[in-house]
Amino acid sequence: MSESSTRLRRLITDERGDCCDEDVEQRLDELQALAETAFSDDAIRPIFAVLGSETRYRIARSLVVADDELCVCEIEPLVDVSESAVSHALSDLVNAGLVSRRKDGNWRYYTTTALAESIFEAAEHDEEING
Amino acid sequence: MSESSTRLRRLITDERGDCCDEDVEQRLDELQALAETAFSDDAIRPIFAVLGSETRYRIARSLVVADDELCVCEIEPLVDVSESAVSHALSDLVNAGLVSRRKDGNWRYYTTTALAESIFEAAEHDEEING
DNA sequence: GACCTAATTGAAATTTCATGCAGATAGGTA
DNA sequence: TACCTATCTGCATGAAATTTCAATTAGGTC
Repeated sequence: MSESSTRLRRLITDERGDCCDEDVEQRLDELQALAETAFSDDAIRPIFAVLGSETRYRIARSLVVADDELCVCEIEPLVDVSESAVSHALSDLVNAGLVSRRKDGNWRYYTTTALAESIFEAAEHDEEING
Repeated sequence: MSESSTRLRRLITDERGDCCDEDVEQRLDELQALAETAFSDDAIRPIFAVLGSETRYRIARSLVVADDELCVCEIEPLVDVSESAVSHALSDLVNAGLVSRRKDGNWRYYTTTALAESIFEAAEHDEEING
C-alpha cells in the first residue's frame, strides 16, 4: 500500500470511527474523478500565468483603464523595461487572448479583449469585498 | 528630448496633422496619470501569479470543484509533486487569500475562498464565450 | 533603389521560481 | 518522558521565464 493510502486510511478512520479497504479505494476513486473534472480544461491557467508577470500585468491593466487603444510608443512609458521586452509582453498578451492588435502604417495599436476586462473586474470586485 | 518622446511626437503629428511641445507634454501627463490609476492597487497581480503555477492552480481548482474542504493527504494524490511542494503551494494559496485553512489535531483541512471561486467563474465564463 | 521609421524576433544572459531534501514543529498517545 | 503522527519551513539547486542585445521585418518617403 502506498504512503498516501496509508494516511488516507487513517484519516477516514479518524473521521468515521472505522475504515475498510473498500472505503479507501472509494475515496481514491472519488479524488481521481475530482481531478479529471478539475483539470479537463487547461485553457485558463496560462491566462493567469500571463497576467502574473509585472510587465504584462501593467500593460493589460493600463489598456483596461485607458478604455481605448494605445500605440506601442504610448505603452512604453508606462513600464520600466526595454522596447523589446514590451514587444515580447504584448505578443504574449495577444497569444493569451487578452489583447488584440491593429496595424496602421508602422504604428501598432493594442486594446484589451472582453476576457481581460471581465477577469480584472472579477478580481477587483472580490478584492474590495475581502481585502 | 528622450527617445520615447520623439516617437510620441511623431505619433501625435501623424494622428492630428501637427503637434507642438505642449501636445507631447500633455499626452505624457495623461499617460502618467493612467499609470498611477492603473497601478494604485497592486494586490491583484500576486493572485494571478499564484494561480499561474500548475501545482497551485490544480490545488485551487480541485478545491473549487470539490465544493468542500479537503485534507492535505487528500490533496496530495491530486498533484504529482512531493508532500513538501504541496505544503509550499498551499501556503502560497493561503497567503494570496485564495484558500483558507482549518486545523483539527494533526490534520489540516483546506477550502477555497469566495475570491478564488469568483475568479475561476469569470475566467471560465469568458473562455466559453471567446474560446 | 537607398534610407528612414516602428516594431518584432531569436537567442544569449540573467533573474526568478518551483521543487525536494533535511530538519523542525506541533498534535497525540503510551 | 519518549515516540509516534501530519504538516510545515529554510535552504540549495535546477529549470523556466524575463530581459536585453543584435539583427530583422515591414511600412513609408525620396
